[in-house]
Amino acid sequence: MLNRILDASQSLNTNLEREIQTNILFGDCLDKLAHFPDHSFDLIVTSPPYADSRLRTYGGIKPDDYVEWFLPKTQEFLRVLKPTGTFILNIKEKAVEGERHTYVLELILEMRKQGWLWTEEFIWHKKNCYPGKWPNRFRDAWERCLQFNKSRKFNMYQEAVMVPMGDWAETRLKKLSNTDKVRDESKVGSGFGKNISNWLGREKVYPTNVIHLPTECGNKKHSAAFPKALPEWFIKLFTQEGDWVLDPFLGSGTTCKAAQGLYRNSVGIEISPEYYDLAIANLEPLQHTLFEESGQYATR
Amino acid sequence: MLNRILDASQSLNTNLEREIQTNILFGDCLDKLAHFPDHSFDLIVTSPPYADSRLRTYGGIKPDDYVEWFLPKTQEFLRVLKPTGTFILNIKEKAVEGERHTYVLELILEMRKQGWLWTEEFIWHKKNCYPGKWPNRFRDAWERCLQFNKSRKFNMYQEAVMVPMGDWAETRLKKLSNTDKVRDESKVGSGFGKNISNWLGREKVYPTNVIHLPTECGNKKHSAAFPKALPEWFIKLFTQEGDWVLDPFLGSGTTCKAAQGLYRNSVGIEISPEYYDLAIANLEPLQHTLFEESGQYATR
DNA sequence: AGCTCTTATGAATCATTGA
DNA sequence: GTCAATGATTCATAAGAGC
Repeated sequence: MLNRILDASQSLNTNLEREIQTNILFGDCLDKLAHFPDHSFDLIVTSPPYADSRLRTYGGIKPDDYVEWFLPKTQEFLRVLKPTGTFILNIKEKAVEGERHTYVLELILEMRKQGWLWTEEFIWHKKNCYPGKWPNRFRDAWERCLQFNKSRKFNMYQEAVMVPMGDWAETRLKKLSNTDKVRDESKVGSGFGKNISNWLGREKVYPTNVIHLPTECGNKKHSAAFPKALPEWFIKLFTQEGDWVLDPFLGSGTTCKAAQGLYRNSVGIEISPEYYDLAIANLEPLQHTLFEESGQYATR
Repeated sequence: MLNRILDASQSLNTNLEREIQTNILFGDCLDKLAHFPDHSFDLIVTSPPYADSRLRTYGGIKPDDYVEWFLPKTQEFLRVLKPTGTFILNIKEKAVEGERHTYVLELILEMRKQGWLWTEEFIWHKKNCYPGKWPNRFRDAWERCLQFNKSRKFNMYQEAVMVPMGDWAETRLKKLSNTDKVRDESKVGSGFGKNISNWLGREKVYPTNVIHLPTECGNKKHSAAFPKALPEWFIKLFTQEGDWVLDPFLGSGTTCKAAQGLYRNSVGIEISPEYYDLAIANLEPLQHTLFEESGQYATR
């Protein structure tokens, strides 16, 4: 069992009441994951070092070598992920010599050869991307969140990430339009009427595959690769309380902190001593966010 | 010269005062472009039929055959584009058997082998995307606008698409965040402080690579693949008045109408008789939009 | 004119049925 | 079997009507 494996590792913040574990491991994710059995995790969500980024900590993988460097790891992720699980990969290609590099495209194609299904590509729209000006391009305000699965039947809890309805609701739901009625009447007894009645009580709608979140720009010394709300969104969407979440490139600990706050067990692996220490520090003290308190997501 | 080639074709709305031409050609773009010399166009902006779409008019290219179908055309686009020109390709992959298809990724890789530079990927955020609910995915609210170039030195007129300062200005610039102050002070004399002071007097800022536009869904009988504001944005960004714009998959004529309104010469090619007639009809009567009147773009 | 309210519909996707 | 056609689901926008 996972508990036995994790006994010897640094295990933080065990919440006895709910029996939630948050485990931070120090080392290379390939080495550490070797000790985990198949089908250990419900969700893998991570933001790996982009090519040529985090030079000091990761040695700066060259863009041309990125796919070759990453593929053994995705192979191992495939093994430890449950058949109903999901892998969310937050990544963006660098601009190299005036061009977008193609390593992300190649990675997707190669991962499909490993057996991954490329289910979806979410766009993280960074509402407050960093200012700057270049003669040949605008500021980069988005990143990819690639969704991979092992099977077409995976767990998804859409209700957990619903967003408030727009002004739209106030105007339209007061009185149904003829179109909606006609669309309904054309199919006798179809479910549309029922759904309308569902809408009347609703205040929230399902989101799209564009996620609007600001980047975190606080005073923290070490900024996270992504804001906590991003892993939170995917953790809510693809796991339930008590499920297991993995971040093999933990960085400053954002994913584990998000998982902990949502009462999910988590394992985070970090190869850099500095980031490892930071992740440990960030998880102290124990802080739980009630599920009901969790942040609302902007619709635009 | 282009004028000679276009003499025999249907040429609409010649604005004698400014000598702007808007030419709609009927046929396959590969055939029609063969009559154009190298380096004819400053901008190619188009939304080709997506795989399996527009079944009646285009015969429905199968996703697996899409790249093979498209590559001869991009080869010809490369020839007729000026060295300083830009090719904007609006495209999105379909979901096929629960997965995103990979034809767009493969297309980018193959086009680079033809000699194209993949300069940038803009995201068109469709604010009013198609409704629907499925167990395994959310509504698709974005499309790719891929930017390709022949050279790293291409024409770009960033000032033409500046957007009004949004909430961003109000929240961030009124009171500089501690981060900015710290950052500024940490680099004595670096450019950041100067830039801030520049912004304080400004009313407009450069946009990002995320474009927020609703799809057109009025009461019109024939809708365009993309809203007119989308080609307008790229025409302003990559051409000047009097330049030449090409849309090899014109559809209902949106690109030519946008070019005409902005006093750019344009050539549109359409293979479907119905869409060809529609494009001709849509360009009558002549309607010019003053440059100053041109639409403002949402910042979110 | 400006406002509210009504109405149509959009490069969608999945499950099911029919050829 | 494979493949094509149909049905079910659902949100944000703009045009148009009415005041």
